[in-house]
Amino acid sequence: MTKTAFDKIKAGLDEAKAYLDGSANKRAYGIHVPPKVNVKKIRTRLGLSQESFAQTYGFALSAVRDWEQGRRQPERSARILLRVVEREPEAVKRALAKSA
Amino acid sequence: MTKTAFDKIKAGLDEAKAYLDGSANKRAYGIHVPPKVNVKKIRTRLGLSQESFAQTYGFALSAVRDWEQGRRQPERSARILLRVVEREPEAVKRALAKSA
DNA sequence: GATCATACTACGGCATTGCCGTAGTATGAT
DNA sequence: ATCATACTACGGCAATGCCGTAGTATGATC
Repeated sequence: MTKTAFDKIKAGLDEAKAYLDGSANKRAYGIHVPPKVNVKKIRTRLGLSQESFAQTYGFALSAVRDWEQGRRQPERSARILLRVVEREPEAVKRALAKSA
Repeated sequence: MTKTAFDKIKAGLDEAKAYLDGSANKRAYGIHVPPKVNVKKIRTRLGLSQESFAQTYGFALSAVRDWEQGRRQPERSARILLRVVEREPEAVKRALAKSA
């Protein structure tokens, strides 16, 4: 119970802080989630093997395989991430870097 | 057949280009995929409602709900993406922006 | 105090994917 | 010919994705 209370207070503070930072973004349209993604294309453009690609961006190797072989379709979150990897690969690396 | 041939050639060229660009990254360790992610925390820090959060970064609203309610655990790709959203939110927005 | 909108919780439910493992093939190097 | 690397192929279960509906909490407006 105290936990929930703290959580609420904390969330409130965080939210307030965010608003004060001016990062409260209302209109959020114009976003595009690709229904299809050419994983192999993205990977080869980066010059990486399936294994390196998986290792570098955190994917499970098995998933990369399934995607490239057309056995499975990357789901929404994966498609978004793949898009980010394609367009902002360095940002992804930074975000996943262990020590800042 | 011609198609595969072209694909191979193209892949080869892409790969070569990548190498020439110096983006051929061998050692790919030091990457960290968080086993747990506090979605609510990430979202509130950004000052967004569940709906805005979903809309802004491309998530399905239902997924965000399930994650925050502890009903489902975001899977690997989702966890990675959430991490990127947390640390490089602007990069994600850029990557998903429709026109350029 | 009643009403209304917004935001979140809660959950049923099926199809689909995640992810692990194993085995086979292609290719370039030694 | 042998060996290592890289990719294809697939069995298989547990788990999530995602859709929909309904109920609750809260602040605003009158």
